[in-house]
Amino acid sequence: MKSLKDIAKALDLSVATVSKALKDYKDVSTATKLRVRAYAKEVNFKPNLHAAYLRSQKTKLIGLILPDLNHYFFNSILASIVEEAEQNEYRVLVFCSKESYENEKQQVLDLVQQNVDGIFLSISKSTYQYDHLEEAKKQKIPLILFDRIAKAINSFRVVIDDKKAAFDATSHLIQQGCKKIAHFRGDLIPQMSIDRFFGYKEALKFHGLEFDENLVYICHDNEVFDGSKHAETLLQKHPDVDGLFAITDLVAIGAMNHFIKKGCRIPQDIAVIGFSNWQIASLVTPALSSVEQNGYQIGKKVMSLFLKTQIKGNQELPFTTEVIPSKLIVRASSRRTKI
Amino acid sequence: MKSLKDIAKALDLSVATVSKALKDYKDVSTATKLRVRAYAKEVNFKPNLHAAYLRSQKTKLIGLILPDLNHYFFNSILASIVEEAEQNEYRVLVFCSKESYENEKQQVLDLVQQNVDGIFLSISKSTYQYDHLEEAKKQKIPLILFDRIAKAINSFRVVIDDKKAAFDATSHLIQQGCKKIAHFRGDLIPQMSIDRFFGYKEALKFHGLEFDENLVYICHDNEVFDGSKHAETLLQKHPDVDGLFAITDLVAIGAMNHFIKKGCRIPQDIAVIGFSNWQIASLVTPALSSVEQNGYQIGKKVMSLFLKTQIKGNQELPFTTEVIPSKLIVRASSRRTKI
DNA sequence: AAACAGAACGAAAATGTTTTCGGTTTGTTT
DNA sequence: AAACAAACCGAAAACATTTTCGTTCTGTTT
Repeated sequence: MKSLKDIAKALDLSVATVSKALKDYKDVSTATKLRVRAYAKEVNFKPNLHAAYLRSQKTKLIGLILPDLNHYFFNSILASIVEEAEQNEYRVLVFCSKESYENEKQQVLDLVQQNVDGIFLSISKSTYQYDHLEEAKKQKIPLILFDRIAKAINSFRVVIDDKKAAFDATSHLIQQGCKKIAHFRGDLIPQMSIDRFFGYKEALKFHGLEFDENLVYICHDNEVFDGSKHAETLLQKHPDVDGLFAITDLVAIGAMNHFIKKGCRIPQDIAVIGFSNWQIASLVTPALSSVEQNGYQIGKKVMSLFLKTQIKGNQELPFTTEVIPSKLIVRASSRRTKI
Repeated sequence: MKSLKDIAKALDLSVATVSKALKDYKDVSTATKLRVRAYAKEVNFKPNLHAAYLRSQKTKLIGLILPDLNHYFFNSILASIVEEAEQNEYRVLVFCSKESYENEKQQVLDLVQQNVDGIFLSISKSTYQYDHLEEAKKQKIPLILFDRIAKAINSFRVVIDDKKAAFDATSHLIQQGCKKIAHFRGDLIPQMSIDRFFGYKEALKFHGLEFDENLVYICHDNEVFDGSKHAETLLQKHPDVDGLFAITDLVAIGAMNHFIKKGCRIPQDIAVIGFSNWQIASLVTPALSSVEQNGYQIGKKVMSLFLKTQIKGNQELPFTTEVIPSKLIVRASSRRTKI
């Protein structure tokens, strides 16, 4: 654990000169620069970040807050951010709000207090106010929201176009010949849940099908049992349903399991499509059609946006909203042989 | 971004007194303690970790290095460590070695240089030497290895008993009536791969079945296609195989897919069991039997071990190896009706 | 009244780095 | 030879905190 002082002593130089030699200041002779660098390499010197921060106010730390860490989509975002950060010599502090506003608030305030260079956040389901985000903005810490954004907060945003993706998914079912399409939607609050619902409605309208609110069911956890539970009710009340657009792959799988148990053929009797294209989608039987949400690309975009805020110095960057394209992945659960 | 100085100025006290009031020193009057704490709470003061470290040499940071971030098991460990850390006022720096020794080495050395209070590591598949770990030990940074440990390195360890778990899984197949059980094993290097292989062999021996190395196939990535690829060869060469113990759930699923395609009935013709009990195991058809590896418990144990090293002060704690029990989860892929 | 004890607080050093500013040396120009 | 510029280096302050060691009071004991 060598310090600049140690190097200075060993080479009979001042701490200042050593520091400047390593940072390639021009008021240090080439000779001493070489001498210093050689020695620094020899003892594997790396500057102490904590001390450096104190002086430069740059922590080289990024705070990442995710709502859930047992979640394929968020994990892929995490993976890409960690990877990108490392390549740019940033380090990532990871937090999990566990879908709780209180946790999220504490974590944001904590990160602000720790002077991280940037905060990357996907807001929790239960976040209904944004004072903590205002605080981060007040402290001039770049705030980048992704996927679960807050429309009321002006910040950098990286999202997918949930409405369009839902529109495409529903349209696909219609093109496969579905006439009576149910939707298992998400909870009322999160924006993506609303957007996907609207995309579903618009697709029906666009293709001249009537919207029937009795075909819409609300999932509270977006888990497998939500799907199977609603599938049961749906089949009882509307045995002639022939298509389902579910808010997540897990919900879709839960529903498929119930349909199959009841003897429905997928996709001939009911065509099903999910959302997110988890790894699992390609492994269930029948393979589940889904909308790909590319977490890897989202993470990359978040990071590149952040890096832009860093190089520009004080010159404030205008907020932007980046839309990552999503893609329909058609598999057996919705691919009907020619109608 | 309040500092001690700000509080001191506001309350007309010295920085020293404020610091001591917050840390409950006994040479501060109760009155001022209350005054300071009330104000600190009001402005949401939290000490700057970087500055605090400089003086106390405690960073309150934990470095966590995982081989893979798109992996259900490691993600559950990550989730529990992040959660436990937060409860104990530690923060987690997350790195991903991507199964590369070079990455892992750089990351460990980096963490050492950053003076993290502890390093939690599951070593990469390609790690064949341990000089970086020795370095961490030399710097007296507690090193806790989990799941993928290095037998050559003396350190704290948290593992599951892979050999016993594999023994149990194989025994279960035998009890279900399997006579000719194949094993799709992992790569040659990682310890867990070896341990599971040995568990398989011992179970055969214990139950009086002959070990046949022609029934063992090596997977290099432990992914779905490993399973389907080997399943194809296996069926061609040994059409009378009636059981398979696969090193991971994904490998097992890949194999099942191929078996089903070829018209084999599972579990009647071939009983299959995987390893790790990913979420996916319960959702495929037929549902996959597996060995539960409780990542959540592993993470908790890692953290509690670490906390012990922190409270004891300088008094060196003896290295221990904690074994987390694993559990057999029997599902349709191996549950045969009475033989 | 002198001496002392104890309570409450502050000054200051230390941690490792960055960066400004000033100083010394060397060489170049009038 | 005087003046000046350029090249090179170091002193020191600053960042926020912790902790040791004094200092100043009050009140109590001889």
